Amino acid sequence: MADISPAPAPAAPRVRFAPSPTGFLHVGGARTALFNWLYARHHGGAMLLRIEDTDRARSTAESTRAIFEGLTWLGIDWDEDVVYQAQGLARHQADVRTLLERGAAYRCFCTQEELAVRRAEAEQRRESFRYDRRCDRLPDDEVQRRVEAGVPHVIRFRVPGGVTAWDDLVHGRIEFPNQDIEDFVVLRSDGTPIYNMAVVSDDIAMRITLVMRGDDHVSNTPKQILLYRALGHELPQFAHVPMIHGTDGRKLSKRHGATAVGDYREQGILPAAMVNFLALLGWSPGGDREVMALGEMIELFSTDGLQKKPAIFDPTKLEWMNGQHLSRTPAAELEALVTSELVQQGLATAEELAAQHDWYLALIDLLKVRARTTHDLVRHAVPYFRADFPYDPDAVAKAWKDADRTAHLLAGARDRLSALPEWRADAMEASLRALADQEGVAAGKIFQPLRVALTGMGVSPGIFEVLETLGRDRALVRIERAVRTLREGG
RNA sequence: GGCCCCAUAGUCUAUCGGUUAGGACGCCACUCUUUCAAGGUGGAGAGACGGGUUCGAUUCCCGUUGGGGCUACCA
Repeated sequence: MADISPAPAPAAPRVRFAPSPTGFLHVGGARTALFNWLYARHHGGAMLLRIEDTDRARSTAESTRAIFEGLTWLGIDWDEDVVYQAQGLARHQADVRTLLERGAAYRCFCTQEELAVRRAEAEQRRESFRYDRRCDRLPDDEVQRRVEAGVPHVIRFRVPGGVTAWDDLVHGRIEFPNQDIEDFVVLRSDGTPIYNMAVVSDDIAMRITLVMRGDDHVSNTPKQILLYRALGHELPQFAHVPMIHGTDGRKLSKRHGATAVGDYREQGILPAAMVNFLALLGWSPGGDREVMALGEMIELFSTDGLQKKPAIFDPTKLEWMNGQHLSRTPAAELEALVTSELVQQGLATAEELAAQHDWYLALIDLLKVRARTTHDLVRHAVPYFRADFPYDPDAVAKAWKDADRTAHLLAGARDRLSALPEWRADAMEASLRALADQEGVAAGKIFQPLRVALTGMGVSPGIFEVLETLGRDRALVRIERAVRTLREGG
């Protein structure tokens, strides 16, 4: 058995992300892409993107677009033209021909039906099925005769004896006895290559130096290594990163709810938070680093920090992470996103927002601290844009419990506030606290009903910030309206 | 079934033979306080099990158990 020592890490590594365009960009795929990207950016190498569209039946252009969109949203870019695997067909076939010429592969005429029967029989005998190489024992002239007669056949790789092993960057040495690997098909009877063949052919052509992909590919790796060697090519390094599982510990799938990165975008998650969270599933920079910007992650990324065991996707922690990023992001950077949501909900037009730009940015800064998602933020922004904001029944029930008393207090607040020469927080606070003293109630007994009068909600930023942000006129109208409502209702 | 991988709290993780096993999410208190969030303080909560190796194992080795992945003319 030849020693398979890992190739030394090249000065300018080339990595790739190679999704098949059969759905949306999955969080697992996104994370694999992210790790590759971080690696490339950290080492000053190249990040390539290859669309594995050889399964024509399942591949769609829409899905390819979704992958581009998802990656772009996350801030993951790539360095060269996108490679479409299906376009490499001629090269894939040429590589298979090389295999055949070198005697590393042979033609197999067994039909899928025959194979299915033999597989079933083996199953019944409780034996594991492996192709028995019967076609490899066909005399040359018989093979020739069938080929000339146009008998459909596949090309199988002849797996040599020995052991195939590699030093995985995350797992260390992994070995597979070759006897456990069957003579796998490399070319279908229709002349198209099978996955492992296409991957190796492409990775060679793309001069990939590190193959970093999900753990579900470790059992493909010995086959691919065998192919590299039969083709006479140097091996890349391999790194198999753990899978992402759902809360039930199983491979993440549809029934776990949101699994596409686009789903999280729609839930008001920031790309920076998504990327941060994803990076921390299966990777740790060491120490206690958690909330990080992209640049920090690039700087800190190393395959040494890659985890071996699968991680469970915890949406609650994602939301926390998002809240952290939301709080730390300047309003100006949140603006575009928030604006699009406000416009979409009909709360404001872009022109209106632009006309009161400073006020708008201050509002975002005011609300972002309390929000976990941009949806939270927009929800809390409603009363600043609409006079007919809804009243939260729970908040009303709690804060306006005693209608007469509340009306009295709010009327007092109205009188004092309207008498103020300047609409400033410190003056308003002094004035309302004096009112509380005068009425012999805790200040909160005034603030909370006021909050509901101004926003309809039991939760808001500090009441004086709300008053300032709303402005004198709107605030006084709302207080007056509350007083009237309470008196009429009572 | 066969092959491969994995194993620190409910979850994400630190530890690279010697630690009161650290941090984060979540949870529970307390604090700040006009509400909520954020912040601060504190708390409950972990090395699956059994053997070795060693003066000493979470850490190294073996086994068991458990979990996961792969097992197509899918990718």
